[in-house]
Amino acid sequence: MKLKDPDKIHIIYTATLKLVKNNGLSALNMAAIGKETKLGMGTMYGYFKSKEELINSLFKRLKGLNTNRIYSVIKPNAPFKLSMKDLFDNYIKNRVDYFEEHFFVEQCSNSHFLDSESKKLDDAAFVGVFELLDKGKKELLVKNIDNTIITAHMMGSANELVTMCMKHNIKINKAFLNQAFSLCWDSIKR
Amino acid sequence: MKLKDPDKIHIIYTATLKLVKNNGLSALNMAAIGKETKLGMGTMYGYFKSKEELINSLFKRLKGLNTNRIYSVIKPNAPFKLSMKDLFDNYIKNRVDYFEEHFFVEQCSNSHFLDSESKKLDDAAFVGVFELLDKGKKELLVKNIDNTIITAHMMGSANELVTMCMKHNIKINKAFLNQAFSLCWDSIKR
Amino acid sequence: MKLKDPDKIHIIYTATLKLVKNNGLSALNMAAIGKETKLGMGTMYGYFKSKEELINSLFKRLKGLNTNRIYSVIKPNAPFKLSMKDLFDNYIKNRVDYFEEHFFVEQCSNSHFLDSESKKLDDAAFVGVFELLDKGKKELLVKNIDNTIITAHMMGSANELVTMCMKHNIKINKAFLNQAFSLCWDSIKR
Amino acid sequence: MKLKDPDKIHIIYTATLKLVKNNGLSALNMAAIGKETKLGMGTMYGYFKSKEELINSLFKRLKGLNTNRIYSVIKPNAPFKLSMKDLFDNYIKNRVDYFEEHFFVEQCSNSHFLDSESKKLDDAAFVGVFELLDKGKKELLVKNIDNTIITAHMMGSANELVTMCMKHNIKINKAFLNQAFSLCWDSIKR
DNA sequence: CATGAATGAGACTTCATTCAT
DNA sequence: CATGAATGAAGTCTCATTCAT
Repeated sequence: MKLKDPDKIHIIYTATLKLVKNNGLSALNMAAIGKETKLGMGTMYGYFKSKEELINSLFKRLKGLNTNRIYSVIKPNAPFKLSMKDLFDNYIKNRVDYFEEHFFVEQCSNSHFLDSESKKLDDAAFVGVFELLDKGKKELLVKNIDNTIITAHMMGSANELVTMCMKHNIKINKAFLNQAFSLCWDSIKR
Repeated sequence: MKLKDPDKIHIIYTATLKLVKNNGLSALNMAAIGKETKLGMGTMYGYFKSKEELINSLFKRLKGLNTNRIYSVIKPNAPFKLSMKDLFDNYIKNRVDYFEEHFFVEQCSNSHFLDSESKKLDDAAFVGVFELLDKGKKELLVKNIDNTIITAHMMGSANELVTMCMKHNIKINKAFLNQAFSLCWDSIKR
Repeated sequence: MKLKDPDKIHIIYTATLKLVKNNGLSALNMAAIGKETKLGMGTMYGYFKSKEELINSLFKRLKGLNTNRIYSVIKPNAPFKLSMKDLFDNYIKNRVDYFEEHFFVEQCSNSHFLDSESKKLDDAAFVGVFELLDKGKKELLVKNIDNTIITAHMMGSANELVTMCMKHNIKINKAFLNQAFSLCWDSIKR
Repeated sequence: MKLKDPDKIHIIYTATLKLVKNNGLSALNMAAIGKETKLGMGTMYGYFKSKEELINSLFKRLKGLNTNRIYSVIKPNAPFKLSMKDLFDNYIKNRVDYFEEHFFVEQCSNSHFLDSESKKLDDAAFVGVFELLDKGKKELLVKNIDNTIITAHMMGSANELVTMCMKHNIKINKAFLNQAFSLCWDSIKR
């Protein structure tokens, strides 16, 4: 009895990320995934009942993975600013190290492929930052501004900085991270 | 390309923006534009030799319009911080007032539709900010950080804030603009 | 301006009937219809939004046509038995002359293609027979048996007779029709 | 074809009948049979070398079973009309009791699945009726009409009556059987 | 042997583009 | 020149059959 190979899902995911990175989501097609994975068309449909499901499934997985990775650096009892710095650095590092994944997620966000469940997924990622910011506020370290606004400000900044680095082929080193964080810190510190 | 009726081009552009706003770029198709504009397929192909050309043409036009609109508020001899605030407010106002256009541009940015010419267009938009920032640095008002970084930081922040407002249906008023700007100003001021 | 050619619907219908006659409904495919009609795949989808719709549309059309053809021979004031004979002969003639159509209808009846609307269509065809039978009963010519039963009996007989003739390649002539009708008449007459 | 476990064949047949009853022959597929029988695909292909063979095999079996069942009621020396009535009642009872089987057979009759051998099978079923009719003719009880025609008339009537009962959810009782037979008897009696 | 995952040919359907009217 | 019907390549998906376990 041949068991459904759980690896195949991963293989399909990997091929999908690669193809989207190279050609964009709109050029993604099942035949290409089949060729890249060396799987028959039908095999893929054994794991995902449609192209749409494959995309949404991968999207959700990446969102989850990413949230976990980002918060993995937070040490419960570390001082606030240090936590913030770790989180910020890690967030940026993530955007760079998992460029393919973020590219895929971004492409999906602008597509008609996402189902309503996928669309809701963003919110979960914010919970951790909000908690941290609340702590900072309690310690009188952070301005008394709505968490949503602060978060949007910092994440927008971080995202755009990474995009810029990618575009201009700038290597992200410690100095850059420090500079980037200092901008954010100065804006939110009390 | 016979540019006999510039009106028709405008009609096509408008329909395209509307359709992309409603269904996303990936769902845009020529038949839909034909229906929306009440033009025959052939007519549209008289003005744009392909779907790709239509998209790139509109993209470039919007990029140009947007750059002009953004910088239109700068008064040559105004004090730096005031110029910065005007620019920031105007930038955000623009994102909101011309939401359809920005939505289209964003969708295009991550698509395989853009030709190399279109992809280069971003840079032009930065020149004005860079000049202003140089002035601020000369006046010792702005941190001595690379313009690209500062700009990415501020624009990223502004974009994300608008996205957030759109998502949570937050009305953008003076108080909000002041708060958003204060975040940015604190981060770049010396 | 090229107008949508109403002939094409007919051409598609004809090709469909021919193909189903030759290979059965389950072997019917859009490519074959395209080849037979010499139309592009897309053209057919301009007239029918799916294979299913094409089948249901043709099915309904044939049901309607057939009902009309069958009752076309009834002369309002003709004596009952004569009307009955005309109807019976005509019904059988129809099954033979429009064999292709009846074959298609039968194949559809046994398929998962029919929508609920199509499935309801049979009843309409019975109304005319029922009215005639009521007249026969009033004139004390027909047994006092439920119309549905009488009709099923006669139609079942007629259908099977035609099937038999088709199978054994029997030519249907006046003698045959008389014999077939006499069987039916003897069974219902009072 | 290793006929190691005749039970499995029966299981496959039963599942096939159920599936065809529920979804029609055109929707029948091997995976569904596998699921219903809880047998692996390969196992089924051990018993039937193709879907076509499975269908034909079941078809032939049912035809045989049915013929046997129908004639099982005939008592060699019973009077003609009684034999006829028994046969008729039994025929109808069969159509109802083994509805699934008859439904399957009917769906097959108009499909491209049947091989030439299967198609010939009808004739065998007629032999018994023909013999009985010959006896009736000899006894001057039956009109001197071709057996094929009489048989088609009666069977067509019976089949359609059952179909009608199924459709309108009419329960078949003695009264109904008597009425139905009287129609047929009146038509063939001399 | 039994299994059911894997296969891929072939079916349905879409849509950018062309071209007869 | 405008029109929109027609086109067919290319995409999504199904399912009878095979074959590694």
